[in-house]
Amino acid sequence: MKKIFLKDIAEELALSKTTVSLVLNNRGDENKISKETQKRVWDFARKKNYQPNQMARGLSLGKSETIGLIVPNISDIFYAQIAHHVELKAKEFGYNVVFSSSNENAGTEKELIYSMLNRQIDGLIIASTQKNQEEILELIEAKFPFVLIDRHYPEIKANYVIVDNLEGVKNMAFHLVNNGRKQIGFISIESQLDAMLQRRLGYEMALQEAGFEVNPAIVKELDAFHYQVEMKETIKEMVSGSNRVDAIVFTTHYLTASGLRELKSLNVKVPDEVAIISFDETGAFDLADPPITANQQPVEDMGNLAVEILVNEIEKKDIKMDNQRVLKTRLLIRRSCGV
Amino acid sequence: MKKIFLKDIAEELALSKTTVSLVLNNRGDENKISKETQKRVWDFARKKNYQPNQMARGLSLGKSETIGLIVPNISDIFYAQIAHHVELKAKEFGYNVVFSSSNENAGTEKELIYSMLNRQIDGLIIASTQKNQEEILELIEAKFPFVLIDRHYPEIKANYVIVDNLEGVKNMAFHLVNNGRKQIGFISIESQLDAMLQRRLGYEMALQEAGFEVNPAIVKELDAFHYQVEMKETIKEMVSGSNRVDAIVFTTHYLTASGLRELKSLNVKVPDEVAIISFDETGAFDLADPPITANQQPVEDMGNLAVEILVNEIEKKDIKMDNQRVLKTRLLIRRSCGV
DNA sequence: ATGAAAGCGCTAACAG
DNA sequence: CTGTTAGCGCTTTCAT
Repeated sequence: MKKIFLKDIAEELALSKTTVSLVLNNRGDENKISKETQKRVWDFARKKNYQPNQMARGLSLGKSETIGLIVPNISDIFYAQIAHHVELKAKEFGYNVVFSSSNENAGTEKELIYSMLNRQIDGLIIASTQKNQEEILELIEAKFPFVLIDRHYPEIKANYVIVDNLEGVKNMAFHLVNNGRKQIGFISIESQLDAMLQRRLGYEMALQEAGFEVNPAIVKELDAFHYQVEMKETIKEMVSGSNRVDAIVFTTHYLTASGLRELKSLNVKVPDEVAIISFDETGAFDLADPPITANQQPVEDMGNLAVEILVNEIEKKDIKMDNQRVLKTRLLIRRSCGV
Repeated sequence: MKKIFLKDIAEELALSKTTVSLVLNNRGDENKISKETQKRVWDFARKKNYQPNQMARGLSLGKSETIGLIVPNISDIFYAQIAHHVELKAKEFGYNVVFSSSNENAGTEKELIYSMLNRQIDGLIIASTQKNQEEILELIEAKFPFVLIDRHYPEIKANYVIVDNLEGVKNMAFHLVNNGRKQIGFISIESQLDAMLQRRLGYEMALQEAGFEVNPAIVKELDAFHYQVEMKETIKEMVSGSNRVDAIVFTTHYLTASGLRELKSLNVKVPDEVAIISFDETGAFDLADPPITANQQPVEDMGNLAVEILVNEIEKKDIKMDNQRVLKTRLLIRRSCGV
């Protein structure tokens, strides 16, 4: 692994760096460099296992063939899958990907955006905290290619790939209604994310369309960091007293898991006493007791689409920010809402 | 987001690039640059939101304050968690992380290693396919800082952070024995990974120590890509016929999930008829029916330690490849092995 | 206390 | 067909 440079191979072959560079970038023919020379260059480069220094290359070219991915938390299986598919698709197009987690922190996300730009990435995919309007607007103004994924800024006209949260939750709620549930609770996370607003809206619309009233006493939004403790109380309230519930809509997989844990610890029978339904799922929801009916997000499509849109934006330089895709979710009916 | 460069700020302030550079790298005092000048530089830089071009910086410095992480598959919750903790710890030390998935493919991994080196990363953390001996040896020879995680090369003296697979599986098997199981099956993945060899060894040793014979008919290693179909047959065999089993050790979380699915579809009672136990776990194993007893890996410690070792190696340049840590796993006893 | 100039490794006009 | 030369933006040695 003796490091070898362009210069070395030029000297060794008694050629100029230009010639070598041209050949190695597959511009030999177009620059009429003799087949002979090309072959010598390639052979030598391969023999010595020449690897161009990407920083030098990037600096010179002003680009890096790399796209950046910013997610709230890579250890959340949802984002991990997004990352996986983004990576695979990006590789198809010849791009590397650099990822980072914002940990749902706006400041971190902002830093990350800048830090990625300074690394000369060619484009950005962001599952945003939705609290960096200003930076997003700057990206647009600078005509920097990016696409929002999973979360978008409703007020901003930008590329995005999201999911139909409203319809998704409506379907979930209807499913409960159709199974004869009357007192449908709602447990979400306290958040200004549009996705979460939509989910709540979907719940409310579905109830109204079904002719039910929305009872604020059984609509809860838990603190993102203390949801586990709050869940304990919330579930306790919901399964006893005057506002007793016969079904609960959970808006994230971890809320569902946490909620089910509490229900079990209170010995509440699911689905007999309380049906539960989850937006999004995690690994073993089909093995849970009972198997959990969940609204599945099309992670693979989301990742693929985001990359396609981004690469398109990067490569044909006329950037028009209007590739806005809203994908459908899919209800996986298992047994947690009754049979 | 008007891009601003070092030169710009030097010109604007009527200083040289040197001075500005020095100040911005906190070397002002040491180079006796007047407080006054330092303040002007900082103020201006901040006002204009100056961000150094990391490629230029990296090229010049020969390093990038970035560490690379190569995992088999980022969408596996285990590696996603490792990535998460690596990222957090790296940030503490002021390093960024660039990750990529090898998809368990040796060729891809090899490319990734080179590609990362060309990006001037300062160090590498690898959960290796364990099929790139040569490259690993090259890294050592080149004195390039790296640490293996989760999987190591037993023949190579290098830094690593792994888990005591042998003891882990022994404990699992003993747990089964202690619960009165007599016919303990073993389902693993066909693999040359030392981790997998150790897990098998642990199983065999435990049985022997417990005075049982190892019955090859109930020791199965499934193909990594077709394990789901093979699982179907395997489980069917194991719960019927003359080699009927009363317990199964699974060596990965996805095997456990898959196995449990099959057991359920055959209406086998777990744990009454067959106990199951899992090496490693995934999200909702505690919610499964029955809750699955699993041997948990210390992902957080693994990630943290790997970064600590790596950064230490990077920063004090005398590289000695012998930071070898073997962490203990922890058995989470739930109900899939009986009460 | 500050500046000039060279150099990191690569690409790309422009010349021949 | 190939070479010369001038950058890309930053760091750093050596002067002053």
